[in-house]
Amino acid sequence: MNETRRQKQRAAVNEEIKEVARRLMVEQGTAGVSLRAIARQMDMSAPALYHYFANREALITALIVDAFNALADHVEQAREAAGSRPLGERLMAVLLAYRQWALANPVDFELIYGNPIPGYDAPQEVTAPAAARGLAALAELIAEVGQGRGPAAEEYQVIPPELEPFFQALQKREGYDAPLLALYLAAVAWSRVHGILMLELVNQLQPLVGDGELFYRSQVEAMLRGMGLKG
Amino acid sequence: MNETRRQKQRAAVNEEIKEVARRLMVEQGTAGVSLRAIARQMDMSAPALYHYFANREALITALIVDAFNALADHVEQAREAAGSRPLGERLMAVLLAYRQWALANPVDFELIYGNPIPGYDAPQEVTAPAAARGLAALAELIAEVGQGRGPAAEEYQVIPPELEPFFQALQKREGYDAPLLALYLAAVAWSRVHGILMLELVNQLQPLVGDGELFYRSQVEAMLRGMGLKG
DNA sequence: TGTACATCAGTGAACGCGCGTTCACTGATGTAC
DNA sequence: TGTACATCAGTGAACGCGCGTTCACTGATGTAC
Repeated sequence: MNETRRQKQRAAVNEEIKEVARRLMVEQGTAGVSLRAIARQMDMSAPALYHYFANREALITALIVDAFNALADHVEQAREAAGSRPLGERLMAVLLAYRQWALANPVDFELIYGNPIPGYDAPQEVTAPAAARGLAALAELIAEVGQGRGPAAEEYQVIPPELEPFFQALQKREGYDAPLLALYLAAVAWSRVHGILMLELVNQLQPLVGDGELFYRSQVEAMLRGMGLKG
Repeated sequence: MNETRRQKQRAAVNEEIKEVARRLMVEQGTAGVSLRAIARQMDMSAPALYHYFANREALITALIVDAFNALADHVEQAREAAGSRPLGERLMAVLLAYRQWALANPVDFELIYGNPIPGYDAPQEVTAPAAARGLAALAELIAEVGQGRGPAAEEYQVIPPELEPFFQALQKREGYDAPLLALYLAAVAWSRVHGILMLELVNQLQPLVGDGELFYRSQVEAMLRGMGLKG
């Protein structure tokens, strides 16, 4: 009983540290994660943090894993909320959710998809599984793509032959049961929305196309229509 | 005469400072630009740097402007080297040059298109013109797109109506004489290659598609074919 | 239920470090007559 | 051509700051009998 109370307290403080770190990252940038600054914000001494994280690296790793998971959660939730609507709509919902999360949490997005933090090396064993989850919702949706597609533009009808071996390897490695073409289209879709998003996040897109959301939406729609998934 | 010697010396040191800064960024990340570290590398005292740059901000701004210009130079050079080959090939050359420069200079690329540096605010008046140059080569090529296109996929035949006002504004503001559709296609192409590139640079693409270059190439080819520019 | 003991969150002082920037200065380079 | 003067690149000392991490410690919380 009492033990539980201490554990709860511990978990709460652990969470608070990460929250404060995220808040500070918004102001200082991802490279600015500082144990002393966090402690100051929390009215604690800096050494106390070492009871929660082995060192600064460990904290950053935790933040990265959290970010990957939060993004994946958000995307999966959007997919579930789209329920049994037509595939095209569900894909749309998922891709919009990706953007929405990125804009709502730009610093976490930077943390996982932006510049590496100087002096920090992400331990792949810890990070990679969480990163893979980010693709899960998309990949699973895409498993349905094989069935019931409308007419697709030539660009999306076949996987480029030179890429086939890689997607075959991916399929085998991850145990996906989606058809190869579906995996390929997922990768294409992801890289495209990501490009728009990154440019928007660093304010390089707006001078060009004015409204980031409108451009994003129109690109996704055009792409899904091209892929024969929009009916 | 002698005056020239001093000026030359000055310009050389100025250049060296930036070179050392770039070299250090490779090791420390873009956020790690440090005047003291640069001075140390150069066997100078740190205060001496203040004869060349007003402060750290000014140095970073110079690095950013240089990076934009170097990228633009590289892309323009590729375009000129492609001479009078068919439009599709010239576009291919330009888009490949974009990737090539980014991979050869990942830190400079991060500097202009990655996370903002904490505590640094880019002065848009200085930065924007250089940034715009980056698009120049593409935009100019695209001015030719109107003529002699092959059959294009539906996705690329018209500019989405909701985006038209923005591209009209862009056309007017920048004084481009390319047709609206061409400007739109340029923006589309840019955002797409940028997405692939960013994922590749943070090593998130490779686990998915194995070979970044192959994927990039195949995507650009498919896109140009779709746009009816590949003949 | 009370008591002795173990656990462990949190503390303040200290270590050695790096940072941007200022200041008053020296001494070489360049200019004007 | 030589001399007096102005310019200005570069110096070392110092300012006040923040950082991650260690250490020996205190005192509250939880455990075992």
